[in-house]
Amino acid sequence: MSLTCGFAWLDVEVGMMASMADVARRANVAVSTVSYALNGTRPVAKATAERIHRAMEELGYRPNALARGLASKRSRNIALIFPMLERGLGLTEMEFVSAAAETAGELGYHLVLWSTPLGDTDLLTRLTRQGLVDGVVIMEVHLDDARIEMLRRTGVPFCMIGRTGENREDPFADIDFESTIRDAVAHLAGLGHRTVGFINHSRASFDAGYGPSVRAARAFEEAARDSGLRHFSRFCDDSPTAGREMWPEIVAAQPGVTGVIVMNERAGAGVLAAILRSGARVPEDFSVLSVASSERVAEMTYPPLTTFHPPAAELGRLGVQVLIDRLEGGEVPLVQQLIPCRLVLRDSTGPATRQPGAGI
Amino acid sequence: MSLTCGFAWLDVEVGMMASMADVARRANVAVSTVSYALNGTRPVAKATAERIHRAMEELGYRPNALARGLASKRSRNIALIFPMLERGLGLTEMEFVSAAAETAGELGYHLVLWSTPLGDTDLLTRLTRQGLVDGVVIMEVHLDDARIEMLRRTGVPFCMIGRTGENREDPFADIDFESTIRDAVAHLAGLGHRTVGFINHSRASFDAGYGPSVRAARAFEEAARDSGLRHFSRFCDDSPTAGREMWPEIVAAQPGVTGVIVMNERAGAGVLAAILRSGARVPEDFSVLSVASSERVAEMTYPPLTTFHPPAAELGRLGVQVLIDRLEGGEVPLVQQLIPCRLVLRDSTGPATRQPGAGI
DNA sequence: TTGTAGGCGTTATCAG
DNA sequence: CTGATAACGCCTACAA
Repeated sequence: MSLTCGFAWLDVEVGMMASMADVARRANVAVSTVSYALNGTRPVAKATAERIHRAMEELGYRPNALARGLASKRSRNIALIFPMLERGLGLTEMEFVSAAAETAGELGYHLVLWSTPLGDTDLLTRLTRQGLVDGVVIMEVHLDDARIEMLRRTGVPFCMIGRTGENREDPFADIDFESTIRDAVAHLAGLGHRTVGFINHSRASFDAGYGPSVRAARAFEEAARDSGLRHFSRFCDDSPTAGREMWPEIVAAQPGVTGVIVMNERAGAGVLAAILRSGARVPEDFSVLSVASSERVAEMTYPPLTTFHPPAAELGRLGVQVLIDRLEGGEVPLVQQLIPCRLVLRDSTGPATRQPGAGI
Repeated sequence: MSLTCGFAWLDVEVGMMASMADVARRANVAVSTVSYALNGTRPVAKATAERIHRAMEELGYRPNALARGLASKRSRNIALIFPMLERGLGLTEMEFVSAAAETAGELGYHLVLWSTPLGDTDLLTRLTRQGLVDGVVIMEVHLDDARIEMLRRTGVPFCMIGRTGENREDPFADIDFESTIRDAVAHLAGLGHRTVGFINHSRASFDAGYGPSVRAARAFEEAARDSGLRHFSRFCDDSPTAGREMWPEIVAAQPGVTGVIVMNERAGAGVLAAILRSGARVPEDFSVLSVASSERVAEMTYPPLTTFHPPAAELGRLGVQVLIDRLEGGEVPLVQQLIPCRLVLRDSTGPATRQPGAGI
């Protein structure tokens, strides 16, 4: 008795994993019965179940994930396609990843990170064919994305964060850029701004068909026109320097400007710096409205940025949930969810007071 | 012929995974031979190998990761213990995670993210006992960390990012806070500052034995004393607000202060804001030196922060490499590497010019 | 140089 | 309600 106990204890401490066979032996039942008791796949007598569970306890038993996956053809792993960008990922993405990992855990799944270059379909194919994961959540989707095409063809279950140009039947969760940008324009218009600008990500990202760049650009043109505002748009590299260098050009070309919407966190900081350095004030002379930039960054600038902040955590959670629903439920409704960014008022926007054309 | 070809094509496209048996059949060899050819575990005739590889190509064969792991008892998965903090993770951590994921991929491993609350040893135990991963890289290590204790006991291979209080035999990669802080103090001293302060993370983090908080605090006291500087230290919550609120108290209590070292990204932004709002200038009146805060944030403040920036990517890469070395190499030397933060000069530090005690 | 066969720890299909 | 016993896809002695 005490000997057995000793062994069990040893097993637990040393991590010499106990198998189902061990549990079965100790509970005096067949392995299959242990399996059934574990998964509730088949009714098991109360007394038997009790014995089995006690044996598991005593042995510190945990089912082997690999064996389980091999036998059931369901690994309970999902992958997060984690784009390998030169420019690196931001805080928004970090929030997203955290939420995804947490959600996966809660639902009994493991999240594996596949760091892959954006265009590398081959690598992705090789990875998915290893049978390690049951499906994937894919980030940074482009309007015309070869990776999505490949996932569709090969029948790998997936959920997009973002979306392609034409989405027929594929599940996704994305920011509602249309409504967000409309709200942003309305915010400035409501403050009396008559000439507003839009500072986008780089031209390269737009040309590559990066969803946010393209959708926001279109949405801005439309919303500004509908509001009867004078307006202009600019592409800008994702760096403070680029933003700083662009500002003088903007004021020169658009003398009437009093407000800008910036969907480029890093460039936004540069714009802010350029304005202050020029001797102008924010928001008295110029309003700067940040879109889809992280809380943490927005509150660190001077002045703190009024911002439409992205639902990163919601997207992460949703993406994983939707994917797992598809993996488990046989026929689940198609989820294609758009979530708008939420306005957080800080100190970088205010009534338009600067006289158009007045010197700065 | 064309029929077979057709099937192969179909298999590849539809993802109906081909197994080793399929390859063996097509190449007219035994499964074991395929295995040997694949892993180079045993010499295989050139012609045979060729046939096998061709068959693999044609079938789009990829070895099944689960089966391989089950049979070999090596999953080629490693986990990243990804702390679930209320306050969330920052850009530095994001860089770290990216590098870890990338490195794992390069070395033929998968990185799985285990989002676990800091104290939850039980959860961690359950996870490691599933046999899904061969080892773990563990972040946010505390001086007295129950998780490490548990990993040691259960014999799970691991590598720490950070380190516990007394490290005998455990591999780690960590920031060299001692030398970094010494350099930081020297930087300010060299600029002529005679009274300097240190703004740490929260008292809670210090009391919890969070390595960076504790080591940096000690290092600062020592370095400042050795340099013959007047000095003081403060704990501060990780938020701009906390930093902003703390500043007036500091100036009141330490009238001679001309420079502060801030190891708290978010509080640092608040301090900067408070100084500017008070009408003082940075760096003319006060120098603000940021330690271990991310590039991306430092360049976005106004003025851009001079900073000792953390080797996040190196740590991520190193942590994974060291772990995998241990998993593969039988007897590898113990790696316990400290990497200092690197000084990046920006605009927030300069010569001490303010007259001590002069009004601001 | 190659083939045969047992085993890795589950699940799931048979019977009882 | 429960027990045997094939798979699952691969690795690795042991034989030939």
